[in-house]
Amino acid sequence: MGRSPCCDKVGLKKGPWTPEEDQKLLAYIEEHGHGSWRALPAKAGLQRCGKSCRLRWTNYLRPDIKRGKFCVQEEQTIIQLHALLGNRWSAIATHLPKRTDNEIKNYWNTHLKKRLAKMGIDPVTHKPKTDAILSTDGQSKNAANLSHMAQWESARLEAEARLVRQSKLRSNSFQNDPDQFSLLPSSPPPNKPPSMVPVPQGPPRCLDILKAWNGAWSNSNELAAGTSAGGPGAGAAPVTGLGGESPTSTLSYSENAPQMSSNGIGDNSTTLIEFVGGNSSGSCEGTTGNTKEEGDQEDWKGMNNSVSFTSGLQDVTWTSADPDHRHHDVPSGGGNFVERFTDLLLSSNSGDRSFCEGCGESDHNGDVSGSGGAAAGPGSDYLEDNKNYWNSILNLVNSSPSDSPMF
DNA sequence: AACGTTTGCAACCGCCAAACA
DNA sequence: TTGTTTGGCGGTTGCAAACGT
Repeated sequence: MGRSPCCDKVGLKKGPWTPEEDQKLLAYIEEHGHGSWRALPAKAGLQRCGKSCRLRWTNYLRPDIKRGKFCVQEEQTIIQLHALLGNRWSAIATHLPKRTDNEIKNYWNTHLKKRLAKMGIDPVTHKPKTDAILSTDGQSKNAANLSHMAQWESARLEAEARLVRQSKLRSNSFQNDPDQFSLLPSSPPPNKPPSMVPVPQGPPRCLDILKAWNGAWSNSNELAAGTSAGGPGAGAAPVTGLGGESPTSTLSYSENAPQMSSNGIGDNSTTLIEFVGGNSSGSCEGTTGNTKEEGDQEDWKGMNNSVSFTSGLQDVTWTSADPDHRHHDVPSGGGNFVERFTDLLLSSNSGDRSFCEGCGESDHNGDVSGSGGAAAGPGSDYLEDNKNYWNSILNLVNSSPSDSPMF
């Protein structure tokens, strides 16, 4: 049966909190911890339901909350993480420790989503919405788009693997260091990791992009010898066999590629995602079928990723393999990634930017206004910007340290 | 100045999954 | 094993402030 509403009792107050209520809640939690939220209101003398108290505490009263405008760097992080994780605000919030998921969600909905849309980027998929005007060849367009999706999917899977691993790691560290909870006397027990979407265990997932790829081509082409290519990949859609059928580009995963999200990172191996125009081949092998689990988190530190992208329209290889630049808050990468991304981000927006006291970022607005943004530029600019956009997302993954709260 | 519209944000709602009895 | 409780999450709403006409 379904549960009864938590606020079914009559007489419970709803709506905005008064300063007096805030004071009561704050005083009670500081003294006793929140304990059972359901029981808290009565003990604290509040005519509120426990759920309302919890929300008020976590979203507003908690002492470790940073309020005010988001700085550019925070915006970047949100966008990048959203590209990787979607609307998993709590997971995103773990990467912005002083921001609440609710605040991030609001900021996304009111600011960032619109800004991306302005840039011609679908805020849901983080894919360009204006491909149609850039290519007269629909298949070419699709291939390029799928290439982006492949990068995205790879990065996302990697991030999720890290996410789970880190949550477990944190769980262990919390057990060893319960003082971390001193602010919240009765916070969730140390052995309770942050709530995160679990990454499926067992056979690694096949890249969704490969399924999409299959779907895109299976209508017109008979897939040859593809049914067994997935190996232990749990129903992985085979890609092998597409060879030569794509007019412009292909997915070509080295055997290391699937390991990026599942195995084999630890030996400083280079993970390679390669998109080679002209010939289609690919695999979605699950390799050993082992999802990386706890105990090998150190593996990520030595990860050395190289992403090659080659298509009919683009031919570039970029690498983010500098382990010395894996700072917690500052995504790094080849060249001045932050500036490039920021320029890209801001070029479509003339809105207010804020100085970030926390990270010391000055206003990045510069003189980029009026450029019309990435989507408005000529095709080559558009592609370059789009490439940078995805590059930045990949860099975020690559640059996030293993001790990041996110990864 | 008055009115209508848009924006930003706090709070609520319903669902889900883990914990518990 | 099953049903219930609880906490957490993401989506949505309501309202006040800001803005435009």
